[in-house]
Amino acid sequence: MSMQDTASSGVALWRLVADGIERGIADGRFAAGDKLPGEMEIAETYRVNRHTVRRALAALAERGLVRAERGSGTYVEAQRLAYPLRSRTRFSEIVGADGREPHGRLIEASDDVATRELARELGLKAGAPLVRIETIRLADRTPICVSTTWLSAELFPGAGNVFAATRSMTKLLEHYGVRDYSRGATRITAGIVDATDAARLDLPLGRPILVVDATDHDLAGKPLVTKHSRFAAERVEFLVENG
Amino acid sequence: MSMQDTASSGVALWRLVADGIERGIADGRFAAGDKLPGEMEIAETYRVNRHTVRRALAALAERGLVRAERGSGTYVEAQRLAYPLRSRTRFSEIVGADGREPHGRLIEASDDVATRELARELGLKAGAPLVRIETIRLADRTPICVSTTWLSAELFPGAGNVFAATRSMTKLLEHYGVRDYSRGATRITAGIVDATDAARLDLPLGRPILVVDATDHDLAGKPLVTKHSRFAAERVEFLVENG
DNA sequence: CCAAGTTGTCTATGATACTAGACAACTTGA
DNA sequence: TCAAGTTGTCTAGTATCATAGACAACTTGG
Repeated sequence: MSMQDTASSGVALWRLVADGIERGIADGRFAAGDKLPGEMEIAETYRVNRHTVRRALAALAERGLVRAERGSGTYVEAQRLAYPLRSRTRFSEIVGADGREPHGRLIEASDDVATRELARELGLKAGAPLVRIETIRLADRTPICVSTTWLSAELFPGAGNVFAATRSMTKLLEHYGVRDYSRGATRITAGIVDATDAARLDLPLGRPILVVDATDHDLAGKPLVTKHSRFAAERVEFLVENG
Repeated sequence: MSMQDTASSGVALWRLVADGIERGIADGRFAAGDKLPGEMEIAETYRVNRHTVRRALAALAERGLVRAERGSGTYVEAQRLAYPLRSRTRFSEIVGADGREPHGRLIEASDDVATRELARELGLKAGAPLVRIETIRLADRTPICVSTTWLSAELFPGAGNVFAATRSMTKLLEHYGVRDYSRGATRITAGIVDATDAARLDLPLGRPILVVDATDHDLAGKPLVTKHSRFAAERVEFLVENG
């Protein structure tokens, strides 16, 4: 045995232990401020060497989820942002409601051409010129999500510059005469963060992300913009209210 | 360097490559039936040894996502189950609409007591007696999700046995005189599968899961049952339609 | 048939993960 | 003060990960 879990999943043992503890923090088994079990006890419950536990705790400590106190124990400090999935809720409102300060930043804006997928979402032809806008959103100083937004370059000429100036998708659309719009079907799935997003989200490689795809339409149902967002799963919790 | 990514995330290199390719399959860069780039080419794009790529492909092949053909290439075969998040859609309908055959199984039913969290969800007092029902759902023979369901043992005496007999939560509630009910707010987040769920979902350790928490209420708004479900992220895609 | 390109299999080597044991440094409570 | 329990830091040894190179087996297109 020694290294790796029995199935050899490609995930280091210490990582599994770290994930297990993090899960415990996320679902409330260990509340903020709580003292974790001793390293020896954790080692026994996971059937693992104490050094492996220490490595797991070190990883969690580096991310600020726990804090070790010599001679005393290891303590929890963490919590997730509640993120309602509604048609007209703004990121800034959600973060503000959590008592934290929202920030947004433009990473990059560039020209692009529509793939078959994008063309279908936006009601265009494959190969149609698009503007691609890459943004990141933060709560206090913690990155929450990165988004890639596509718009038709013909319907919204110079959209990249307008967004850079206004820093708001709503204002950008207003600039082109779109008064009101609503969100269509939203698709949610999960995956593992890639290297680029990991760097932007300040997330270690291999962490889970929530992937959200959505297209906004005007009141006549015509597609305006389509978005592909990646959320740091450990920092948010989506709330869906359906009726 | 040699092993591990620069940040040493606890995830093996071959696993990162495998995830990268899987991501490509999931988001449509590689469609079902497509031929993947050659092992050498993949090795170059990921800056990795060909043997590492081979290991990644072997892992994907074992999960049935790709199929290698000697002398020719490696080909894709995969797709996700589209899973609408609505108030009254049954799992069996969703799976049936996908042209696959739904199955459900009772893993375990046992007595439990309410934690503070569960009590709050169900409108009970902490320590109140509960029935805990553990179930698994499959499409064809592929496990899609495992769910833990809690009900008040006082409001629904013998619920475990009733469920074992009916195999349906709707029928169980009918048995106790509940004619209609609706789903309240649904909370979605993501995480990494633990050992127990991994075995049940036939999923390698370290894979991402979608975690869904929801409470069903009767028409008067009184909480009936609360559920904690874990979906194999690579096998589903949630669809949220909000308006 | 042949050449180019593909996957399959072997050997070998260095770096890293995990285990194991021992002891130091520190905190807490009796 | 002292004992028990905690985290911090060493030393090793074994298994696995990752790289490197070479060649076999097979498919495809000219």
